[in-house]
Amino acid sequence: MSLEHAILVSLAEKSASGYDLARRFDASIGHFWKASHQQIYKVLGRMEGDSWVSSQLVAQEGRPDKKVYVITCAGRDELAAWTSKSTPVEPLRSEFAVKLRALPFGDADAIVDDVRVRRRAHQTQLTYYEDSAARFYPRPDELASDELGGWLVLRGGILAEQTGIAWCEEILQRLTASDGAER
Amino acid sequence: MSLEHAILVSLAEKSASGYDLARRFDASIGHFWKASHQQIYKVLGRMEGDSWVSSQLVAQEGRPDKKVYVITCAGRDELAAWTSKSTPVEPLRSEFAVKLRALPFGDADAIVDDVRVRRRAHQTQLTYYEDSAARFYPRPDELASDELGGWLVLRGGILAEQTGIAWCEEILQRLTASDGAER
DNA sequence: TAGGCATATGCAACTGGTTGCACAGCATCG
DNA sequence: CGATGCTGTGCAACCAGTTGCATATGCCTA
Repeated sequence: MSLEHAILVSLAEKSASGYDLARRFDASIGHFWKASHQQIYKVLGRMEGDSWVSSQLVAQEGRPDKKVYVITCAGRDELAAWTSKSTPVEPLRSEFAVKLRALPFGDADAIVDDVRVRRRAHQTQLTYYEDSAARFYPRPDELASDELGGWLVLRGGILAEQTGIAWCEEILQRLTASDGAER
Repeated sequence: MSLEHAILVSLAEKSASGYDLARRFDASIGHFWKASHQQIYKVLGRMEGDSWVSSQLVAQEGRPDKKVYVITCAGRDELAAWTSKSTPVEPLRSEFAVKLRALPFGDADAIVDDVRVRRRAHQTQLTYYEDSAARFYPRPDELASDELGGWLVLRGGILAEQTGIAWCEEILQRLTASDGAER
């Protein structure tokens, strides 16, 4: 399992409350590992039990108190140990691929529409990644060592979205060519 | 959820027992949607309750009896209805990406090894897909309509593996360049 | 001042999927 | 004759993650 480790990475970068983490998981880290706030609070509790993190209640002005979590030495050890173990290649799991196989038994027009929606979604995400790359890593050939990971992840996202677009276009070409150059 | 629909697709192509389905999910369909035999039996039971499939006990010679499942009209209706609904783009979830972000806090050498293993795995899978493509779709420009889905899925797999390899190589270039052209 | 919104934390019930185990028929090999 | 291995079906316990709800502070606006 890996949410623990994703949280450890995030806390190693910067201490945070559960709420803060939930927002990070809506953005940067969340692009490749989603987590709801409920899940995060639950796991944080378990991690504190394992002494991977410790928490401290912090009073704030104008808003509710928050519990700030800090990674412990044990947490850093765990994180280092985890990186030194190999990660199995996660098999791809695509509902969309199942749908393509269902072509002869379903509604081809609806599937084509779906592919178009999908292509747009990939395009939007790609643009977002490219903007992020330009903003946060303007000089990718001169990266600091603590920037390298983030950059490489972003590159992976960009490659994946480009591939997604290419696949959609190949599908559209196949599925609309027979109707004679549809809109 | 989609295992139901993956099973419906598989049964629409050809009736089968739970055991047969489990083997299909180790191969063709399984390349993009994994399922264990326990899971399949469980879901088949539920699907029979929903009348999406019906079963018939078939005696065999030299081996145990088997329960052959056949898709029903209701099952075909459900499948068609499912294809006409849009599928949300599934967010990518990559433990490997988390690990890349963990670079400053972990064992860079181990991560590099992991990337190499990963590249090999992608290469192996790519070769497998390309062989499948050459064997089952020798003339991709003249596909029958019931072959199109399988072909497009295979193309998606090929594109995904190529991207995986490209990403690994970019990572290796970054992570080993600083050591001065490592082995 | 009531309602909506952002901040902030959390529980309970459920679902999809994994892991581990059980059991049974029949074949083949040592 | 026993061990191993493939075929074949299934249950029980567990785990990760989702959905829905509860609760509380304090801001801003209608």
